[in-house]
Amino acid sequence: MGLKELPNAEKGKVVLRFAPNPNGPLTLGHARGVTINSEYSKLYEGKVVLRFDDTDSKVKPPIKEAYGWIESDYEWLTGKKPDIIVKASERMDIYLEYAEKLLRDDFGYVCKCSAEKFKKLRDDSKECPCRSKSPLENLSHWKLMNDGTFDEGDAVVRVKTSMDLPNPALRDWPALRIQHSEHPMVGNKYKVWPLLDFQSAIEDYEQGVTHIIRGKDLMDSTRKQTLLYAHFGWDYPETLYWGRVKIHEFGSFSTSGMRKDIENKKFTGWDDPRLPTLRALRRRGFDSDAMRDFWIDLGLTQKDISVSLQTIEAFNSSKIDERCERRAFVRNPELLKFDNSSELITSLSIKRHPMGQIEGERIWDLNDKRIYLEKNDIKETKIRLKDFADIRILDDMVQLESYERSDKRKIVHWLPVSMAKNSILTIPKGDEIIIQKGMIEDFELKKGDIVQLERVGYAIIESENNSSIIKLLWLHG
RNA sequence: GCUCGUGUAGUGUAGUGGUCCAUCAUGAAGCCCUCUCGAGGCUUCGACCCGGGUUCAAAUCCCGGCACGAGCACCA
Repeated sequence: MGLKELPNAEKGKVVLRFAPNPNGPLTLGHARGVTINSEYSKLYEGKVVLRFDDTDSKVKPPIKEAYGWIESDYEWLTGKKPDIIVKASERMDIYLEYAEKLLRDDFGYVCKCSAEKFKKLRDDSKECPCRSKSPLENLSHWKLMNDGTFDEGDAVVRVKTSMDLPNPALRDWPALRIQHSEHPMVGNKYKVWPLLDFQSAIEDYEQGVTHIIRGKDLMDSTRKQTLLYAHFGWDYPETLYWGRVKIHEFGSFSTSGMRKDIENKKFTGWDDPRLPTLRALRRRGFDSDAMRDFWIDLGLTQKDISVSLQTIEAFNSSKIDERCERRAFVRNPELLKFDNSSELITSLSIKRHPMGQIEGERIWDLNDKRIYLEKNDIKETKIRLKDFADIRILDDMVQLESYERSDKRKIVHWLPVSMAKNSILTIPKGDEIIIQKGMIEDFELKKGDIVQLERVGYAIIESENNSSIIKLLWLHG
């Protein structure tokens, strides 16, 4: 299907942006913004600005390391670096200058009302007393805000729109407020910080952004910013929206919530496999192309949607299957031995990939006549050992019946003892972690490789190449 | 309360007046193939929120409901 055309887009002249708060790494929710913006940029040979909206050091404080995390998450997902990277915190002088201009132009004022008091006035469409101050007076209060004389909460700068606007959200909206908390990038240099609506508006203009694609929860932002643009005589970028996304298995994505849970040791870190962060998904073996295909397939609509992880997994399987070698993984292994009447060949060779997408074979040594089978599979007495032979089960002994397939009996995976290595499969399930012990086929197990455990599903090898116990992390079925 | 947005199969999505007894993907069920419960192939299931109106003709336009969601933060 693909993405629809962007309105008023000229090839080579499109500038888009993706603006996360660096208060954690990117999540699955951010992936939509990254994908949509980068795909459009590719389509129109445009540019993407990665902008760190780090203007709040109090409610959602930035994490110093997160800037780097986000850059690498972005690069992983799109396969390239953003064209331009800016941090709001290093552009503060520009924002403050525009704020001052706002006051000089009498298009803004320093409001000393409490938030509650202003809310009441606004709901009644009444002007607050601060609104009638002269630019000169505002400028002198502005100075007091910036030099630290005014304390946090003492004053905000508002954009003078109109108190009669039908939409209460747009009435004299707040543009800057005082924060004395230390900022991880610039310390205590600034006392006054812009709010999103102001900072974002100015920066989009400064960067020459032509198209803004954002969540529809920001529709009122567009309206507020359009008012500001009109005052400055600028043209507002084309704006498109997406609706809210939920993934069944994860619920919503709250970076602050995850941060708290990690601090409380509920999760081991940002790459805990239970988390919907990009780094957790990448660690588990999700393919970035599959992830992109998924978001492109959803497209850009304003509908609130709730999709299943299964859909992403289907995209992922189709991307990774052809490069995943097969391995046997016997859960809850039972040791059985061929009886004396069974004459066995001494070695077996099995394809690395059933369709031959991967050249070569796995060689199994069969000199030891003991094998592992899954407890569940030996409930039946006549089964076929996959790629090997039909057998009959007699208590803890097995008897070779035929190498050729002689009937329609069930085909099961198995492992000769000589090829079996202890293994632990970690399966994230909701907030839980399930540990599944088993025997893994000891054949070229390379750290970081994703294998398909036959009849089980995909998993990634997490332990070093010669570990005595192989650690596997579950990807999906 | 005010403002805004969205409503097509279980889940997503295509479709902007006839070519739609509605597309594709995913899902479920079944079959074929394959020495995996994987991959591939095939079949089936399943939807235009409701009510009016305009029109020869409406998923598509208009009006009115209803449902869901969002904004009204000195968060982003």
